[in-house]
Amino acid sequence: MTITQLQQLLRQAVGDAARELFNIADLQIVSEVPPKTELGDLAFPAAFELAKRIKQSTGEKSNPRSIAEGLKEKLETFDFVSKVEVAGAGYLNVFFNRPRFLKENVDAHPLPSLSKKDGEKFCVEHTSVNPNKAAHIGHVRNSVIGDTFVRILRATGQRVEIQNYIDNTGVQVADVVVGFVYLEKMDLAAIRGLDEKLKAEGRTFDYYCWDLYARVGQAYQTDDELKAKRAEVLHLIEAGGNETAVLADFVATRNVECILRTMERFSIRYDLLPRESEILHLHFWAKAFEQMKELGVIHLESEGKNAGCWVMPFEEHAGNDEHEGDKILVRSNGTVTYTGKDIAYQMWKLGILGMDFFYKPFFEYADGQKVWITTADESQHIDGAPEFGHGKKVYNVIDTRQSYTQDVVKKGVAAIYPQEGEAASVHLSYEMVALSPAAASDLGFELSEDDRKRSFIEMSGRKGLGVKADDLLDRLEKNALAEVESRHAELETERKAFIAHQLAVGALRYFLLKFTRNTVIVFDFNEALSTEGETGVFCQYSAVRSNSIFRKLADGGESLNHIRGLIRDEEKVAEIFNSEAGNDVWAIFVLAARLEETLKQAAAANEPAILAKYTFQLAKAFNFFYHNHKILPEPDETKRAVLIVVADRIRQSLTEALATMGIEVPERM
RNA sequence: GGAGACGUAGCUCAAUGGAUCAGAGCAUCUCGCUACGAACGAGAAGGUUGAAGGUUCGAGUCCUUCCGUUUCCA
Repeated sequence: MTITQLQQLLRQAVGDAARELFNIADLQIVSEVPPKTELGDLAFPAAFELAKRIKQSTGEKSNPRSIAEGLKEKLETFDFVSKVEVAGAGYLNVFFNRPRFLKENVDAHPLPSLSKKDGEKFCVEHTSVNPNKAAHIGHVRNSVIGDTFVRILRATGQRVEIQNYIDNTGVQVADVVVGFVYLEKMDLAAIRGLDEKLKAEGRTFDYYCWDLYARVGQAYQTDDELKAKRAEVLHLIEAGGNETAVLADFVATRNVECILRTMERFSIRYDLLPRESEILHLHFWAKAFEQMKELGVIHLESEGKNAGCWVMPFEEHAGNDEHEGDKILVRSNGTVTYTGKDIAYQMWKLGILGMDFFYKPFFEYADGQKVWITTADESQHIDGAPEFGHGKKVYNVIDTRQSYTQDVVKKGVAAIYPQEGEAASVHLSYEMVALSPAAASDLGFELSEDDRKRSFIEMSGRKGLGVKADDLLDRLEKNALAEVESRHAELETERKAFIAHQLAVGALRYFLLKFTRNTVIVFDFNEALSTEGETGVFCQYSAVRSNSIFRKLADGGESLNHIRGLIRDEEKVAEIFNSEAGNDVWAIFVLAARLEETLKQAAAANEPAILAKYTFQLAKAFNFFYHNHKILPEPDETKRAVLIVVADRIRQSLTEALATMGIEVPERM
């Protein structure tokens, strides 16, 4: 009986009791964690809600406390419940039977659903960096949120496909191509040569493009002729089948490879790279257009300023002329808008478009895992390719500035697909990572008068303003290595470097996850580089120390299984838990047992920060426990066994919680 | 001009409408390593949750109006 199962049982029981005693059937029963262990292990505020409902239906005021008293009796009969109390204004507080609960959970896996593969299939799209430059820290926020969310879904038993959308035919790629062709006067052969040269010098193609992109942006401001080239190049790239398009494809592909390598450093991987070029060349839009016309969710405007346009009516957005532009899917000149294309693509993700890409392998990770990429060429298609798309639900990790567009896409798709409706498309939005004016000038950027007064400055690829992901990770690894060096000089060089890498990833991933999604992160070097306080390194440190207890135990020839057998005496264990110090031990054990529940909460709220906060809380709780109890030297055999079993449970939950955030526990640190 | 987000300790952030004191981290000031690891812990100090109304058993959280910051659309 895990805490989640027990919770479900009790919730059911409260619901049954409400129906039986008050004839209220559709009550949503919620449970809470009481603020202190002294107030119990699980709380139900159901009596408040019942009082409200009784007042609504009968007009009579009733006392939540007396309602709670009625419910209380129904819960006391449960096996794992030692007592139930009515507290405060009408809370129903449940206390678990501590020895029984400990005994039952002593060797339970903290995430029982992790190995299940029978859940619904979801698609998560994240990263989606324009393939014209290196990734900066803002892109990493996207990827880390997305990757962590994938891990959370998987930990709760779902099947997840990870997509990284590649906009290889957009203006951003066109800009870099303009730079190569018109500023650098390079053709494809010359760019290939440059790529080889960079490799030989230990430099990377995406960094080169980063600088070139910024130069193009600057040149546009004074050179109108160059700016005119942009539209021309963009048109050629979109059309395909010409020299410029081939050159652009090389540039985009090299950048994608670089970005994949960068993300792999953060333990972030993908299943599929769907490309914009195939959405265009396979005419996804035409297929969607056909369906929409048939279903009548779109119509040809015959009069007004949108005459000749195909538009989709949105009730929620009606009544404001300025916003009508977003409802236009096909302009009067016959070209399709971005919204139109996005709707077609979203339909593919949900498996309702009625057509598919062709697929070929693109990249292979060191362990053999493959990343697939889309192709428009049927002859390149590999027959054994997995089935992509067909998500029951689709999560798009895209920053909050795209909220309006995402909303239009969601509503558009829902009109075509009323069976699942708006719930099938989730915009996992997050705020940007910005720079403080101080951080921007630290990076060597000249700031305007106005910029200096701002509370933060947006990173901009176009301006070359940003903290590059690899640079920051390099810096974190270097700092961590110095620390490892000073603490464990005896280790081999490679092992030290590996530990430093694990710590650097832990620091950065945690840093990006501890903020809730709609908080703007104003990037601060000191904060991001810190390894003290609320950091990933802090959590890793707790896990490493907990592991060292068990290393000592094994060195002494003791088996954990034998120790687990020493807690069978329920009376003795109850006595230990009921002492003042034992109460704290119990509180920590329960906290560790709440990992699964926390993940469900994080998944339901689409909020990975909930997991980060929990992990930190657990690490802190372990430190408290560790400082207050001498575990291995404890003379009383039963108490020692209880302490060891609790420590084991904490380290397992802590390790799994960190793993779900993509953070590893080093062997030493 | 229209739509959204945000405003909580000196700073950076938490807090499914719930409990007695609105919690963490950083910074500041004390204190603790011959211990299962101090990248740690204990303690002190720090708040009219931007303002004013409203809803109810109960509001940092919901509603209205202001003020401020910010993003998107035009």
